[in-house]
Amino acid sequence: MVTLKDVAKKAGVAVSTASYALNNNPKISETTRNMVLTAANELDYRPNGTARNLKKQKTETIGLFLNDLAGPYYSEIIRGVQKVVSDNEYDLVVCSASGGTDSTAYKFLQERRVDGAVILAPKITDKEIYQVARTQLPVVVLDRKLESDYIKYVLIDNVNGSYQAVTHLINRGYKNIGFLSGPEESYDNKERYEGFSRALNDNNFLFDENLLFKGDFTEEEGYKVISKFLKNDISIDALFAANDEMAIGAIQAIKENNYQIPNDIAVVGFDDIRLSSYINPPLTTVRHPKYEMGTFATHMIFQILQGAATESIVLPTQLINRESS
Amino acid sequence: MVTLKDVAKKAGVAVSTASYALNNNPKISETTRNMVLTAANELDYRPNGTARNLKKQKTETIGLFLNDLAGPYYSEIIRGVQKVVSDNEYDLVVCSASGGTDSTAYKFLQERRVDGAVILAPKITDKEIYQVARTQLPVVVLDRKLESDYIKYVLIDNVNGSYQAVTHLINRGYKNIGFLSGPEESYDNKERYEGFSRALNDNNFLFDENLLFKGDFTEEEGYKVISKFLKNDISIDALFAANDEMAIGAIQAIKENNYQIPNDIAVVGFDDIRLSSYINPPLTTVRHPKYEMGTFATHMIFQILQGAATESIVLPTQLINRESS
DNA sequence: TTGAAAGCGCTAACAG
DNA sequence: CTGTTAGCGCTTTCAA
Repeated sequence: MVTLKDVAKKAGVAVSTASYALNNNPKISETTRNMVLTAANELDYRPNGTARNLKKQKTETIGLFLNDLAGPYYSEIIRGVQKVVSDNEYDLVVCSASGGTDSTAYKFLQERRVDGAVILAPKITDKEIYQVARTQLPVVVLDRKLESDYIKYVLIDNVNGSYQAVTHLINRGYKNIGFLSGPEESYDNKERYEGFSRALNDNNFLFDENLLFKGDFTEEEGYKVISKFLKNDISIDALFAANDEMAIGAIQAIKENNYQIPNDIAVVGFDDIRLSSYINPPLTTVRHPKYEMGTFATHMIFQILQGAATESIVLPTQLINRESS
Repeated sequence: MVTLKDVAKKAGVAVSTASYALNNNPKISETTRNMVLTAANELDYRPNGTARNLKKQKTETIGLFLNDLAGPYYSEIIRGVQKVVSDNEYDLVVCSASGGTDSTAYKFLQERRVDGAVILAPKITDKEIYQVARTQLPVVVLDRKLESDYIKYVLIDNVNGSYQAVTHLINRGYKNIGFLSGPEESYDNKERYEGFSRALNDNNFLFDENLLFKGDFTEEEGYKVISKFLKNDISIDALFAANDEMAIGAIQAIKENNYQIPNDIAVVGFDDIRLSSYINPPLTTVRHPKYEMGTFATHMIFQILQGAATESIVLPTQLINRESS
């Protein structure tokens, strides 16, 4: 491995001079700089990032931590984060939090391999986040309501979003509205259920516990749960799913049982993922500003990094009316 | 920041002892180890990954470099890479290559912030890859045919895949088959065009240059190009798109012009992305083993890392018959 | 079984 | 403008 020392030797200067020259420090003369540059070129010198990071005590990279790297849901958020990170001339690495305590996410957070973290990974515990933040690492969470000096959140108005969705169903005359739930621990799921309940309450509907379907945010589970239900029973005329993936699974199940959407059963989802507008029938759903979640969150990281004040925020949602309801 | 030195001082031992203790080195006595562990706990000590990496001259992380982090196309590949990386108890970071020479990708590669690289990012030049490989960093490319001691490739049989797709169209009686092309520089696109041409040739069709439509692998462009074409002309009865995204855009355009798919115009794509089976009509396309691309590529990285022999490979494709043809 | 010390590759005072 | 040098936090050889 060719190091700065080698370059310096070849150029006949001190390492410090070589370092300055390569970093375009103005105190190095044009001639010296050229000598160094030439030497570096000839040796095909590559600075060692690890060494630089250690010395400078920063990495100039922001980490984005996701439960599952492959989730299509994240696309827009990633795009938003990416944008702001590059605007600040930092680097972005995306890491997975799958694998629990010895996941890449934990390592990168604990070992300070990033200067800031955007977290959308329920697998990372609140405790861990608090601990990391105590080492003065700026963190913005997108999947829970957590706050401290170094922790801010960017959330969407889940409650209001589902409140609107359910109110919409009620206004259209649907009477027996089921709730297709995500994992019970999920913050988003809880909030969406909350909005659902409130809408029912405010309209003097009472909720039949039998119409609470337990899913896990996946299409498969949505399909399975609703298929099973429709085998015996068809006491619902509408279904509100806590996310689009499950809604899509449910639609599949409903169609296979030869019910019409939305005539027999209406379906509304949450998230407005790309697929939702392509399926048949196109899915009514609650849209939220994913890209902006990414940009806001990352902005906040840099604010904290610069010691400026920042406020956590909750972003609005919007009901997108399509043909499934 | 609390360092190993602090822990050692608190525990009343030397740094080396503290280091051994924390790394479970058996030559440290139970009692000493406990003292160190307690001290570390009380101080909430976090080892510094950067320092360790520098010392050990390795990072135990593999980098996956993509043109665009947000592309839904990559999901399965990422999953495959992830799997093998964790099986080897390494970490995975995904980086973007957008932004050219000063992208995160370039930095991470050049500065050895990863121990190996899986590349699916046409924006990274061949030259760069060769240079990086000369520093003995194992690289596996998924988007071009490059090879050397430290470079291997995992590709799919693009030529054969599109040959089959086009032959299928011909067998079904379609006569005027258009080609909706991706960017001309794209390796995949070139190969897919090659397969297209061969299939025409082998069936004694001659290709009308007017039926070559230039897209860029995006849905929007596929939509635009085909919309424009259909305004004046309808001299095609089938369209082979170099990827599914463009095929989906084309389908949109065809439907908007009130042509029937596949009766008036058949459409075949390439990739078998998730959306393809959901759209209307479901898209006939060429499937390739994305997950396996990821696992094979990553396996190869570890092979090289261990000094074992590896061979580049080309994976087979499969025609998926749906209702668009 | 433990400790002292060298050094990974780099940056940045400081001195000249 | 350039060189000397300390040291970032850690691992590991060598000596005790």
